[in-house]
Amino acid sequence: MIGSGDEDETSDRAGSSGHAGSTGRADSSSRAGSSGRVSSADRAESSDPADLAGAVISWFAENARDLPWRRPGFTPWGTLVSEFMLQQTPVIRVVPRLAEWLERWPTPAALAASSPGDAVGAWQSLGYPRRALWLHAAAVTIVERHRGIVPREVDALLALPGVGDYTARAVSAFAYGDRHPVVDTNIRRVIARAVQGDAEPGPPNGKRDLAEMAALLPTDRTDARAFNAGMMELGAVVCTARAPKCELCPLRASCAWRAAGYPEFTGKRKTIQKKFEGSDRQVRGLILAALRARHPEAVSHAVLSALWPDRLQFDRALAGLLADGLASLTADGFTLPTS
DNA sequence: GAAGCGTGGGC
DNA sequence: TGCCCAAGCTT
Repeated sequence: MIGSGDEDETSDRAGSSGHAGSTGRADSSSRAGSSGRVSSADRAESSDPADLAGAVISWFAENARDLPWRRPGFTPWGTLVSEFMLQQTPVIRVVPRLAEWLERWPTPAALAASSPGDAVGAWQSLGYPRRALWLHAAAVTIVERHRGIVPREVDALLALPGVGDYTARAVSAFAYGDRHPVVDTNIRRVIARAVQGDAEPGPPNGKRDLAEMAALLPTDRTDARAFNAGMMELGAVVCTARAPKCELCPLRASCAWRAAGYPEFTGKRKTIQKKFEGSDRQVRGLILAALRARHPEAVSHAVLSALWPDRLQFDRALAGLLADGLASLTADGFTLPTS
């Protein structure tokens, strides 16, 4: 069951820079036999979904990082909060904020009883502060419509603000153990490489991505949960976007990308993000940082406008924050959102 | 479907 | 240094 722990390949090259050299070995000669049980060595090179899942699950059992949401007794609410925070924010930056949040707001009802401004303030520098607003609104909905209990069903979760396809499935699968394919950026990359032989997954396609993960998902609920988590972990620490550590990968013997000699990506790249320096996003961030620093006190327009030289762009950014509900105008000046 | 949305770290 | 990337979601 330890899967592919043993080394049968010595030509791992995918380490530091580029994958140019490695011709790989395309010997599909030793694929798993046609029938019955598969030896550990055969399983390592098999393209059978069950063997891929088994290898990932075994690897995850031994290599999972010790993270808060993997502790016994972690609540569904904790899972929901962590998933919001992890949307586009690295694990290392989430961990300390998550601890603060769950100590301050151990239940949806606790957060719902606070103001959205408190939520945005406690979000600190996690980025994309509208997530704090959505999480607060989700807590209110959970109290009003779900008796303060984080919903278990994907459809109910999807109805919460800020919860999309990934988060809904992650909460149902990880907090409640239900069997759903979960697809995030890590899993899309692992599938692209190990199964499809491509260096990158290309732009997301909800239906197709879900179907691909579903085709690999073990039938057993416990296995399915471990497989979802293990695939994400594999993509996060081994099958990384840059400089993947192929020599440590439990799928190296069967990886289609490796077998093909690590071809470069030729498909459509995802759209590149515009430069942050000088952007509206930067100005919004500066304004919000000032409001956070003073919260719950108000900050005058004069003080805020001194943060950015371009008056037109400043006004646009501030108006945007007000429109988004991330700032409020009071008699004393601007604040984080009140009620 | 593309664009907009924060912030910080790695190479 | 500048660019890419990070457990996405909404419009």
